[in-house]
Amino acid sequence: MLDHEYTTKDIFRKNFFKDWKKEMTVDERNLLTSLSKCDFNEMSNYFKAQSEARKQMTKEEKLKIKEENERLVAEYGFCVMDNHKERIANFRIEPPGLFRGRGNHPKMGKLKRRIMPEHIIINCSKNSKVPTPPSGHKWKEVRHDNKVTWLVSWTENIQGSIKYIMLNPSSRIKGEKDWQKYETARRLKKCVEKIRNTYREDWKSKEMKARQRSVALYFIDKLALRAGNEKEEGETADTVGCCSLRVEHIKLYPELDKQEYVVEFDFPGKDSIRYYNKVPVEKRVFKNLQLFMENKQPEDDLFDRLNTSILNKHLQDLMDGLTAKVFRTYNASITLQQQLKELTNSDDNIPAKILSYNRANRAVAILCNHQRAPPKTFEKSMLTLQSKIDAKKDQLLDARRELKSSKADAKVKRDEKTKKLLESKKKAVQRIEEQLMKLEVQATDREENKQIALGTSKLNYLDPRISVAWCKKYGIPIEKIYNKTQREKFAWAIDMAEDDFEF
DNA sequence: CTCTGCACTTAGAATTGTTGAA
DNA sequence: TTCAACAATTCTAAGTGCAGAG
Repeated sequence: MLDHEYTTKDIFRKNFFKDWKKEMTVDERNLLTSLSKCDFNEMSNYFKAQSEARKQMTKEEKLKIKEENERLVAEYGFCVMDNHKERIANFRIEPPGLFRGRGNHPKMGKLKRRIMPEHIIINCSKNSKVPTPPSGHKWKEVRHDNKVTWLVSWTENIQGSIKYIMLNPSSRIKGEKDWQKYETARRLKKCVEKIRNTYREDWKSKEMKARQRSVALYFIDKLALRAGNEKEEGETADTVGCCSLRVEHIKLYPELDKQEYVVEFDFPGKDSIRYYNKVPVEKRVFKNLQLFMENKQPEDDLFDRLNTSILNKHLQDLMDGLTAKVFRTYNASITLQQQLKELTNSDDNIPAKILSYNRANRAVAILCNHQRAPPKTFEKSMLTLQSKIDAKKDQLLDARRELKSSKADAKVKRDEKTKKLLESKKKAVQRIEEQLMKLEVQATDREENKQIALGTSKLNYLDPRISVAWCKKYGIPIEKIYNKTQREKFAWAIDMAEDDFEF
């Protein structure tokens, strides 16, 4: 990990050294007193050389490794559930290493221990052949629980939480659950207006609890915020969702940039991704927020009478199966459907239609705040692209100059040869202009996508039937929208949806 | 109502594989 | 043919939400 930024962080180094010392003998512990005096370069270079050697392998060697991998997948990558052979998602055990939490994680650098068969619980049916543990070892337990979907579990040593081996998204059990998720969101569509009217009424409630609940729900609905469960302090990075927002995470502006009642959100969300947004809200919401913030310290809870459990209980009363996260699914999917309607032009060619699809997808990703760190190579690749553009511009200037002199020539000499030359110069200019435009579009597109991740919404929030129906309606091959893995995951939707599907 | 354990979905980074321009 | 850019896949952390005990 020597090259990684993690190793420069104090908490990481402290945690690592503490855990490492526990593994040392007394003599080693006496000898090794400071991490900064330890030189790991010999090990680091060894692994670098290994990875270099792997790159230098011949085609045959690479093929051999590939075949061996395929054999492993064939042997361990599948199971039989309800008489169907199903792909297992994560069948390889997590290797030991140093824990890499996201954001400001208090446990980063701790030693993540090797999992032994003695830690492993196997869950399979009574009549099945229990996998044999590696020789000389035993499983912790073999159980037969058909109320859960996992095949294997163990307790990891950083947070003490349970980890699972489960089926691939293409499996029946995951697919049906996915489908149900979107069906719940579609039921919300039918009653969302009523629910909105209800929470707007509650902004005026005499009860503080109802006011907080209704304002929080407004944010969850309007801004697609996550629910915001409580977290144990000191165990994880300090991140929040809607219900766990603190006073310090919002600022109120009665007027800002010619807009009234603006709320500025600035907080670390899931994976410590920053949520930053300035939102004009209704006056009643604004006044309520002022009320909630009265006599509070920055580190106090904004919604002190509310948590996710209270909110979800209330939602359950409004609609069967309704929870806070359903709003995210609903708003994401409905946004995609609306955007597709708005942006798709039936006269466009296929690439232009796909561009529209990606733009609709991007609108959802922005709504859900799906960001990524700008790739490490972003600046560099942007520069290369820019220099390509510059070179193309120079080329265009040259081509235009040549065209000009060609024209002048053609005026004097009126023979076939000069005429032909003129034509070819014209075409050259045109071709270069097109190439330049393409490069410039690419640059804008890349710049716009710099910090936006489209994958998460596509995989988890957008009802795939919307996309399938759109493809059918406009004659777009489904392969243009979903790659192989995605088509496997969404097989249920591809089977089910016709061109007239409405979310 | 709170606390905890559990099982599941959602998430971006890291790694690996593929492609197409030079 | 090579190599960088881009796409796909893998990895595992970090959320949500529910149940049950007290």
